[in-house]
Amino acid sequence: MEMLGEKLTYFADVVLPIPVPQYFTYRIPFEFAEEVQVGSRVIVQFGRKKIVTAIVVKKHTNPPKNYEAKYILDTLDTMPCVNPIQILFWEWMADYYMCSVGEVMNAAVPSGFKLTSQSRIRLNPEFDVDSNQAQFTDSEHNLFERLKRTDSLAYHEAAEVLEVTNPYKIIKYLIAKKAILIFEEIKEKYKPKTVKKIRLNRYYASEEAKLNKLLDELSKSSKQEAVVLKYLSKVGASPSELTAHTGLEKQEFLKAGVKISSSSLSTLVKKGVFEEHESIVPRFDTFDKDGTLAQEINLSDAQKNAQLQILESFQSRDTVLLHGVTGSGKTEIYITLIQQVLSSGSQVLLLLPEIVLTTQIVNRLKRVFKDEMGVYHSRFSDNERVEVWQAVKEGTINFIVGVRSSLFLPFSSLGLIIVDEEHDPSYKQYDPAPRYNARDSAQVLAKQHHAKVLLGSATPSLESYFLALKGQYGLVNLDERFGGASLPKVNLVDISKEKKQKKMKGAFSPQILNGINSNLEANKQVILFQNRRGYAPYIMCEDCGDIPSCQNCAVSLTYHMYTGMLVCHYCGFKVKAPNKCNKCSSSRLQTFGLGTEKIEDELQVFFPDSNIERMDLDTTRKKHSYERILERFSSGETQILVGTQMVSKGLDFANVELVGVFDIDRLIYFPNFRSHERAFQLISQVSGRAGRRGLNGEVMVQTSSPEHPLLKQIAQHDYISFFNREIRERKAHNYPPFSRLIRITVRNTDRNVVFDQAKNLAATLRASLGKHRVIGPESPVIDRIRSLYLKDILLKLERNKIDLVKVKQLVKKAIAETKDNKRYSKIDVVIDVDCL
DNA sequence: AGCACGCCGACT
DNA sequence: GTCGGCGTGCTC
Repeated sequence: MEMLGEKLTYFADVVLPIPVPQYFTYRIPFEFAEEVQVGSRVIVQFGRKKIVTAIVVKKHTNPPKNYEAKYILDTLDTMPCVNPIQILFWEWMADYYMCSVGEVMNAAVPSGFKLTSQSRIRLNPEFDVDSNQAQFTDSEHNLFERLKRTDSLAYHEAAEVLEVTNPYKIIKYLIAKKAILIFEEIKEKYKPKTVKKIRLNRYYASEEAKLNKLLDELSKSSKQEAVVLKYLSKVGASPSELTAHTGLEKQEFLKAGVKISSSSLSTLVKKGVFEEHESIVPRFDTFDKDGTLAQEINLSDAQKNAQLQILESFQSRDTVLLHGVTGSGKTEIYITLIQQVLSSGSQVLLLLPEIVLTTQIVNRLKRVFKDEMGVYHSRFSDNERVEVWQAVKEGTINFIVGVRSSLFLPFSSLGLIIVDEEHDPSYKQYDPAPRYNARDSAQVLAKQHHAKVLLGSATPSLESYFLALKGQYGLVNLDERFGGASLPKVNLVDISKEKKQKKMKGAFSPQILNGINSNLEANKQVILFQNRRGYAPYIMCEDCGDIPSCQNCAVSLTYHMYTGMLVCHYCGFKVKAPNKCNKCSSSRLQTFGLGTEKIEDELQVFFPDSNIERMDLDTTRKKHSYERILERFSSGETQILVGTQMVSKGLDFANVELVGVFDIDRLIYFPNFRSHERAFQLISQVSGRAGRRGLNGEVMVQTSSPEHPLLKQIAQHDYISFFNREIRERKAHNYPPFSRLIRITVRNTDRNVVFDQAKNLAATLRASLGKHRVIGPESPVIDRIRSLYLKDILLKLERNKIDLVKVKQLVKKAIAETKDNKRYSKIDVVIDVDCL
């Protein structure tokens, strides 16, 4: 509706990186009227002085009615950084998971794209120190002196210096006295990675005569001559090659082949024979072109069949569940599907749980897809993420393998999303918001792209299998292991019996020791699984019964033998392990319970000649330690691998025939309605590591309750019976998939506030939703974490009867009302939709 | 989330 | 009185 010759004023509704549930409207300056579009990043002033990056979600010409919009200060993109589908996806996510779009943006966009300013203070250079300093108070003086030594301080740093919670007043006084200044520091953003390169000066490169003359001159200095000769041999000596060449990486040039000194090179640079320059290089690995050739993918008949069924199901369904036993070769099916979708010109996303992403599967895929494939990982630096993002946006990479957050990459035309290990709990983000489930969100994203979703698992979640049986998802079974391998034999070892007969040796039953022994003798490898890191989950004084516990959380401290520390696994609190009881000074301290360190430790005693390695969070902290452990296991250098969940997924070693499982009872009896499902999934997964290429896989499960029906089903690899029994339980107690759960957690440092407010909130919710839909408040298993007391209220909402939108409104209203109750104001309420 | 402001109690 | 703690409201 633009009038002829009239300039319209445009406004932009923007998302800001803050948890407020609204957009903010800014005025677009005329000079940016074209440039600023939906999806552009813009710089705006927010509040009195904060400078933040915002993303435009709407461009319009309606001036806001109740306030004067501020101007957008600057733009960061000539092309939008985020596409309209992404914005729709963000809005859906914020709405569904009950958080702000700003919080979704924070999770979605690599922080390299965002700049936010922070107020900092520094000395005022104009301040006359001598005449005025006498008038300072002590605190002012402290801060002032500190600023003489440090360039500048953020508010929170000033607070630390002053040992106060709120430094604002002191800062204000110093400003009034003109002693210091406030300025806004904008945090660094993305910087491309560069390498130093060298290149022969054009003067010499262009003509052979000049080059010869140069060599002649240099023959006096053999070292310098050698440098030039080496360069020529690397690049090719003809003038045309030389001038066209962009040069060589300095470091590589120096290191490779004939030895030359860097000082001779720098002399030549000074003389102007060589030029140095910087060149931008990508951070993500480019595929080594000389590396292993791609293997042909040859599908077995069962795989081909499954693949056809998947394609057929996609005709009528958006989502298909591929239920394939461990080792059935789901990856090959994925590969052929991915190739088909890519060749049709669409993009593909393969989601994997974090742990699996570091294993062989990525290398396998890399060999097939080479530079077509990008990896998106939480171990990546922010700069690396920015580069993957840009590659997706520009269409140079159309296939991404990544963790849950890769859902947020700027796809423009997804054709297929594969969620492997669909049941894996790590697809759900716990903290902070958005508390989204990537498997479920993938289906929404796929719908927005008109793409298909393939869920893959050997042990599907109850939800997915239920929907597949109902016909809402397609269902394809693959129940044959690849290459004719059979599923491992699962033996239950009754340790309560062994304990009574005093036959246990530490954590080990005689059966498992024999098993390990005979495998080692046959040159086979062993994987032992214990889902708990550290040496022992607690220590106790044998005289007074005291158990050291965390000062911030309601848990005992875990003893770590290798570091000699007691560690809290919830907040990270650490103390040196005492040798005397803190309460009664007795030296009779005992460790209790079982962790991976203890298994490793005891095992070394039983098998002193074997190499044993442990793989858990503690041994894989460093960037490549994970790969190294797996390399040593793969090469046979290590014979026994002890580990947590990390050993349960994605590992594919031909020589492993025995897997041992400890402490499964703890998993089964964990007080959560999903504990059986979890136990079944975890044990099936880890069992799947045994006998992947042969017929002799064996799993030994140590348990005190060998009669438990769940263990029987695990032993028989009987997913269907497990499913049928479990689904009856869920139905009887109205748990998912028959209901939806929303968990509301009330947090505060004051125990009574939490108790009262949680009770109030629950009462309000009961009044509007009905008694039977509101459970609690109940204390969670660990009812204090990081010095915050916790109470949970659980909403159980019948799947088909309840209008979710309405419920969410009621929840928001109830929370607002509770917070309005001025008696206690500052409670923190966390909402987790579809909590696990 | 910050930041700014204003109210309140404790102490020179 | 003044200083610092602490709660509250607002940001286009």
